[in-house]
Amino acid sequence: MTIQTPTGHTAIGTERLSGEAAVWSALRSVQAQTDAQLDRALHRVCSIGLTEFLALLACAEAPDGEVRMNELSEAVGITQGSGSRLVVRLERAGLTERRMCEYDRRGVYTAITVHGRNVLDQAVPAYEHALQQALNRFATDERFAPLIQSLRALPDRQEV
Amino acid sequence: MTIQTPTGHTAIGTERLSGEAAVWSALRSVQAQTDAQLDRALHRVCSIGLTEFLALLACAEAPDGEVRMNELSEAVGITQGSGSRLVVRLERAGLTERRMCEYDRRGVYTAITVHGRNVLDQAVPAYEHALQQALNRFATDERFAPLIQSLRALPDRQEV
DNA sequence: GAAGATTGAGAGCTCAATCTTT
DNA sequence: AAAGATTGAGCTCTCAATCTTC
Repeated sequence: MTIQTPTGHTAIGTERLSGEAAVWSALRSVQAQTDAQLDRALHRVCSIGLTEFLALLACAEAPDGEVRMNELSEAVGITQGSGSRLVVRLERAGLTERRMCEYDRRGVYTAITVHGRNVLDQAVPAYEHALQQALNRFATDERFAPLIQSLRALPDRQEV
Repeated sequence: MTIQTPTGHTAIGTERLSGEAAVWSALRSVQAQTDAQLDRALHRVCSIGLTEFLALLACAEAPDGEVRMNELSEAVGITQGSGSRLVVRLERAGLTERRMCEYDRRGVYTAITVHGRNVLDQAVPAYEHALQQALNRFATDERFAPLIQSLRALPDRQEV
């Protein structure tokens, strides 16, 4: 993925923007920095980026470990074109393989390989750990503490 | 900026990820889609991207309407190198101008122009409106409703 | 040598065009 | 004609190297 915002970045827009827009600004900041840290952690631990991680996760959670191209792109949050190239990268790394769809010959499945599952098994704890670290860091920053608090309160209140 | 996630994208990771990580996944989805909509709205209304908007905002909120390169990059959430190129684009569009720093000749100020302020005055309401629209859309989606609710509750509880 | 800004190389993304299959 | 996947062109970003000034 190779993500933005390496610099610690303070939210802007508190003067000219409404309260909600200012919260959004803060959220963008937290989001970008955190995802950048997740990306780096994944690269460090298993040499994949955040996009690749999300793609593997989508495959692993699907029946038979396979997902169609358009579903994959949607799950990861990129366009069809980007999805196509993402799968090329994954295949080149031996993490997934292509399978043709029997009933609709336009369709292509991307299936996670055994190696892909092994990498994912390493990646998930690394991801979780890095996420906790990032959120903890923001939780001690008074500008972001309320935001983090309310995020952390969510999973207890309801399944998302 | 030219932002990701044009496709409506459902959060993944609900099986293999912890509750907090799943919330994070949902948040990433909301964040990416919303920023993409903000970016498109800004382009439509005043032909600037989200990055340019944030840069103009940072200038406008600073004393004398000027900000140093490194501050600008940090405020927008990009690296120094990207900031340098961003300012080139802004200058080319007549939205900002460079000023040398008198006391530290390494430093360069980026100052918002009159035209830049005019554009920003158009951009702010467009941004606010697009943000409300995007949040409203997510608020009616049961997967994201609790997330949006807790975001919207924030500015009332405390200044961020 | 360190700090601020710029530049070159490379990665990933978007959009639009294309090709195949339905 | 429409849908799924890929490819070409272009943009913005990162990282690392460089240049200037402190």
